[in-house]
Amino acid sequence: MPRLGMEPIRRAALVEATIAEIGRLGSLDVTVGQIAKRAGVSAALAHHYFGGKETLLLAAMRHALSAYGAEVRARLSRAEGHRARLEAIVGASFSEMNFCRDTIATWLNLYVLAQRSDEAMRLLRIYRHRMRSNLLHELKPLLGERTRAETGAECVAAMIDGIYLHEALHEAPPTPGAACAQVSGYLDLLIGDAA
Amino acid sequence: MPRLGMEPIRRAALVEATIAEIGRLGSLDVTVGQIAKRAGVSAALAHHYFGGKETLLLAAMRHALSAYGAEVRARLSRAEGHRARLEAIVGASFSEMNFCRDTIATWLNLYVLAQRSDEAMRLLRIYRHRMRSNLLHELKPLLGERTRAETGAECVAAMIDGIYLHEALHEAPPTPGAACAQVSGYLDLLIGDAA
DNA sequence: TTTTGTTGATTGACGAGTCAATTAAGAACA
DNA sequence: TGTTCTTAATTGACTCGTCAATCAACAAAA
Repeated sequence: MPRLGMEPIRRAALVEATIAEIGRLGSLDVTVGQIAKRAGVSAALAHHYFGGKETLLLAAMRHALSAYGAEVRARLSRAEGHRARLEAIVGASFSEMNFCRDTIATWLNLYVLAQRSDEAMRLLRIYRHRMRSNLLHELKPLLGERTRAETGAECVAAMIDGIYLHEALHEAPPTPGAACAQVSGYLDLLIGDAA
Repeated sequence: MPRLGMEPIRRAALVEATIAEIGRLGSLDVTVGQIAKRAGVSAALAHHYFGGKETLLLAAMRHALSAYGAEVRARLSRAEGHRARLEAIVGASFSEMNFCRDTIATWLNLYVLAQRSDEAMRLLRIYRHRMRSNLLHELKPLLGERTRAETGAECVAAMIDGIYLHEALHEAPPTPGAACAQVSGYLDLLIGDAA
């Protein structure tokens, strides 16, 4: 039943199926067969479009990263004032979407993959750079001093990652609200201190 | 060449070989064969002593956790004063040992494994509990207020994990000194604020 | 000779990637 | 309108390799 123009549809389906399978197993030990089955196509088709498993995995990670990026942008566009924009970034990082099983698994495995895949490391670097740059942009006016803002951005970014890790790997369900509050408290210290 | 009393020696060798292999590959896709070869025994022996791959992997993680715990205790025993003891905990977390390839890989894969293995999650919980408890013990006298100290411990722990992640997954070699300094800066804010 | 340590050989299962073949959508054309 | 050609879409079957786990057997102490 070859309808034309299926390529983008299949690619998207396969990428989503990949993320779902990573979430189901919690690791990258997913088989192309399982992914393809979930996407409703044959394993051969996955190879046809992506060339190999590695490419497919990376495409899935890129997709997750880009979804997160979109969330950040959406929230930023709705926020007024430096402090509110900082909270927007934090809020996006602890959004419901980010705490769903699939997303958590994707992130954790991106870390693991970054150890051996240059492309995964590149993705991670891009994510971090954007995060740092977003934070810095709002912190600079609030903190005045340049180096202070840079260190601050670095530390806020680290705290976000750390808290995310903590909330994501917990028997109890994650509490995005508490996570935001903790970062907020740190921001208070950071900013209040400069005033 | 069966000498007696080999069991503990073999177990240790296998555990160390497991960590080394995890470090080499960066993931848990290590084969029992590779591990056994590195330990200088047959794959069958690994099964003989550990029963299966999963158990061996978990033993390796437990070993890494316990090495870290020993480092913390060693540094704590040499530190005088609350602040110095806090720095000791931080220093142990960013020790050279913790930034070697093998250790990084073991940690990252513990996170991944914790998603699906109750035992891995248990290990993680133990590590976190000890960290939080250690931090709290020193922060309480410095911060006075109880809830303040608890939140503080939580946040310092998160920042340590976040910075570790950042330093560990970086093209450039890690800079433990900078990592310590960042946490130290946060401690200054936290403590200075209470005075 | 019983226990402890040890292995080679084997098995059974599974998975990535390849390939030749099939289907049908649309284009060109008479 | 019907015919033929081209090409995207798609798959089943196959190859080749790998790996965890098992087992039967052997070596050396005690």
